[in-house]
Amino acid sequence: MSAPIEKTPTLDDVALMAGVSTATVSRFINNPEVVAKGTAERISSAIAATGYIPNLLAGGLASSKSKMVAVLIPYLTDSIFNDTIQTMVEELSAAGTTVMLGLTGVSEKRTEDLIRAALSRRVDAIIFTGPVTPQVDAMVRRSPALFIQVWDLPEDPIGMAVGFSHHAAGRDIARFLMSRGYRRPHVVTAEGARANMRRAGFVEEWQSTGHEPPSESTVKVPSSFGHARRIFAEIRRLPETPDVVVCGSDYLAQGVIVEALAAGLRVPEDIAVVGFGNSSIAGEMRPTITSVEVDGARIAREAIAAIRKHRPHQPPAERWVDVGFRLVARESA
Amino acid sequence: MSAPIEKTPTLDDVALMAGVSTATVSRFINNPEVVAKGTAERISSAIAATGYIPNLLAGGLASSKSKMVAVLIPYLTDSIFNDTIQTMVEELSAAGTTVMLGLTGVSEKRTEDLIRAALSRRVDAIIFTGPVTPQVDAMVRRSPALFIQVWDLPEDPIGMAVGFSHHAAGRDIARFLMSRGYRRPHVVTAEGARANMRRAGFVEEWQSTGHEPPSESTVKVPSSFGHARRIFAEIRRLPETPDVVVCGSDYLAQGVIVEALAAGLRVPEDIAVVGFGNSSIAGEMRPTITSVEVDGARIAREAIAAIRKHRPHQPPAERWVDVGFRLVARESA
DNA sequence: TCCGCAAAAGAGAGCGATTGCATTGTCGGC
DNA sequence: GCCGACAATGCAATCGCTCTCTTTTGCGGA
Repeated sequence: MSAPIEKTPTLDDVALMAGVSTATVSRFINNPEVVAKGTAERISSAIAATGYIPNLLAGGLASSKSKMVAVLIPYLTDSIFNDTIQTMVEELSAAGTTVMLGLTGVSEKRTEDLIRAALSRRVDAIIFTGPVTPQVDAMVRRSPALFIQVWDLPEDPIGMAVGFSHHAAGRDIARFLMSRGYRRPHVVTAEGARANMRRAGFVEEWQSTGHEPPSESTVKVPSSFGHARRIFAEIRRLPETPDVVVCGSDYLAQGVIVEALAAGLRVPEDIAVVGFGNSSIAGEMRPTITSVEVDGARIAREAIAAIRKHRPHQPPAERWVDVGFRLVARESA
Repeated sequence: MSAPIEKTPTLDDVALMAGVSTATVSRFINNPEVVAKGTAERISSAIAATGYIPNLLAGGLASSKSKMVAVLIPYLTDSIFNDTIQTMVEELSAAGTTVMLGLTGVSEKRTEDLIRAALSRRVDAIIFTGPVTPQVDAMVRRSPALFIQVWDLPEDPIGMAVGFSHHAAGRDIARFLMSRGYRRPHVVTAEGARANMRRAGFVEEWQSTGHEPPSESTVKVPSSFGHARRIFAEIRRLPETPDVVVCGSDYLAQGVIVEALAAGLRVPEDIAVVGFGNSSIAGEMRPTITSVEVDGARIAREAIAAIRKHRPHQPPAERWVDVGFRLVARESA
């Protein structure tokens, strides 16, 4: 004699027990103030008694809003998007919106599959970081969901963009290093459009002032701690040792510092290091890491605000939100 | 004259265009081999022509399986669960299952809200790390979803557990340090049940062999790099400086090493350090970090395998999967 | 030529909510 | 005492699919 499988209670069960119609229960759940006080209490105790949990699949189908947003990033570990994701998930969950997480890696196929999956779930918005393929473009344009590209400001965003100019960031790093008198930078660039824009900004500015072009290395994304050994080895093999290393993330910068110190060099005296992202470690490392602060949490909040305002199939109120960036000079450069 | 809002195509549209019934299209999508070759082709081009994207809200409602699993962890940054999440998201997405991410922090309320949200979406499974409150217990038991507690092996899991014995891990660390001749360990413990079990395992073993109890510090979760300064300062203030610091994560261990080196100490000669989790940085730090390897990816895969086998409302085939752990001796201790 | 069977396709009843519209109840003003 | 206004609630169609049960089709064997 096994216990009978008790089916999960539905709106009907609650309505029956409270002696009202399902419509009223539905109203109570979505808009409590429109039902009379006494009714509200009966419903609310019926919900407690039955242990009712609304079925958002059904609700979403009927109302054609899913209260769900997709967040698509390349990686989770050593990712400069971490603050953005953390804030995003926290604030959305608090507001009753579910976050669907997708990791695109660097694969276009995976990206497309994830977008399709998101659209299948009829998400209210898609937060995206990465290159937009024509297929993605096509799928996204016909959907009512708001498409938000973050951490970048493309010229012609599909929906809206919340980010900053990577080109300008690269340029400002170059200016900063010049102002500090550095002469031979080494630039480490990860694959990917954003990293390349920073690189371009840096190199253009650097050369425009008559300097020799910097030496360069590349790494696979993400720019993580683990790449530091190889990068540092490459640097040491250079005919002329650079006096500053420009990294694509604070994690990589941290790694380079560790390697330099282990090799007996002083940072920044013998070799300086610049990071990117102003991750929590930047201010805690010894030496503390000079970095470019990007307000990842604000990116998240701006995106969320836009989602709140958004009406299906409508273009967003503003197409670009520039959150800027700020160079934080610390000990490492 | 604004363009008319084209409503997104439905199964009916596809069926009409392909000249078949919606049932057949549905079959084609979920089980392509049961429809005749020619029909399949007509349907498939109708799908392409209309740009049809299935509505999983409707599908899930009808079939009462959502193809969605919830993953609930405390934090994203410096988290020892990162490998588990990464693997989980990658493999599930590849199999067409969506991952809903929730960050519980250390708040019971948030945890409960997230569980409720997950159940609202009728997820097929919930991957959970953290303490189970009575409320959570009650909600989860009545639901058809599989509840999987990971990174731990509770005595009486609600659904199933995939993890290892933290008590044994603490014990083994103690044995290892004794075998290496260390005499005065300092233990840094984070809040939380798992960290405390490791601590207990360590302290019991340590004292059972006649040693003095170790000195201790505590940190807020997560055990991150940023806590290192304070911890190291505390250590230096101790009447007797410890000869080894036992940390709750590799990130914290890394931080302690950085602090020690900055203070002019040698690691491990003057002070040794042990981490936990064998994160990617452990093998890359200078010195490399002695740590406890836990196969986070395997935890993910075991959990996924269980989800595949699971039938709603049925108890899981096995209640515990012990993935074990392995102490990896490196340079730092 | 006809029958039996398996394979393929269709019909239609749900799944559990939301929501526009209709109905009922209450109350104040005249 | 009646009417209009408004608040509270109910009715029932609808959302887009799945899936069981039937019906149709195609084909080989007698």
